[in-house]
Amino acid sequence: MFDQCLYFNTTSLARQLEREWTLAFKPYGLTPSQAFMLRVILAKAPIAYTNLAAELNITKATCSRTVEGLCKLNMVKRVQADADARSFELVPTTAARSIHEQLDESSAKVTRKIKKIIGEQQFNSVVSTLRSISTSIS
Amino acid sequence: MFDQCLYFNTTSLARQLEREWTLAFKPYGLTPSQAFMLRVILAKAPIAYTNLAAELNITKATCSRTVEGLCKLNMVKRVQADADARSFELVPTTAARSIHEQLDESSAKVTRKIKKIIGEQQFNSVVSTLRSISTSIS
DNA sequence: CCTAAAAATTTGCATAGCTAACTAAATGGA
DNA sequence: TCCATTTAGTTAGCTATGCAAATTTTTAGG
Repeated sequence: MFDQCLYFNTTSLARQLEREWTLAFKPYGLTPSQAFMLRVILAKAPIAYTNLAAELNITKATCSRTVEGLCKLNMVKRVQADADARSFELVPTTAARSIHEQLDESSAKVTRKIKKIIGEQQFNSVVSTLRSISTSIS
Repeated sequence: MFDQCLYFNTTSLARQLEREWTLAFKPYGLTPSQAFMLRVILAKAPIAYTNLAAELNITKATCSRTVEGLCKLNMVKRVQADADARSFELVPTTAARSIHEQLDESSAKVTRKIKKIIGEQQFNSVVSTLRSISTSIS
């Protein structure tokens, strides 16, 4: 019924992709949200909540809770920032660093699979359009 | 960091679109999930849970809860199906029927706005690609 | 110095989604 | 007919996310 609806098709595909990436990160005991956040922290540590939230395009509240989860899993440590006592910096633990490449590779694997199915060109085109819609309406 | 990632860009756009459609349906006291479900019921009543879930691409569990919400809002009534004692048919109330066109129009309005921003051609192309990815990987 | 405004996080409350386990009814053989 | 299987829907428990309000710590002005 909603074949032409951007909202419907985007949210619906998002749910399916959630399933794919859930499987990809399951071996590491991480959900997609946790894994993507950890990948940012691994790449950009030390990073503050505000920047992390911006990078992931989520609210600070959601960011706060996901960080909490990663801390409990011993993947991330909160360090008081020097400059500003209101702020924390997030750094990966050794455990996190040891799976850095595997996390990136697990995600890349799913990407390759989907690229293979729909074709590299269509893949790139749709991703870039999604990004452009996102930017346009924000 | 995830500019080329299908998962990231799809889920991220999904959250933004959620905000747009939330505003669109707010005047009717409905969330996007409720409004889309109600639109299906309005168009296809009487309809059973299983078909409704399939149409919306959600699980039966989610479907069950959303229906519950619509019943509480007096938008939908559950009717015991004649043929099968396990099954219910969902029908819209008079209140729901009275806003049928407005719901469709509210959604169409957001669609027109986004089409105007990104161009009709790109809009149609991305929607059809989303659908094709969805079908391919399911 | 002290007070008010601003910034960073957290917490409370709510929705939506999923999986898995469960109840009840229908169906299909033997 | 009776039992095993399938089907319809519900319920419980978990994650993700958002908004709004509360908290803590700075920073700015008098």
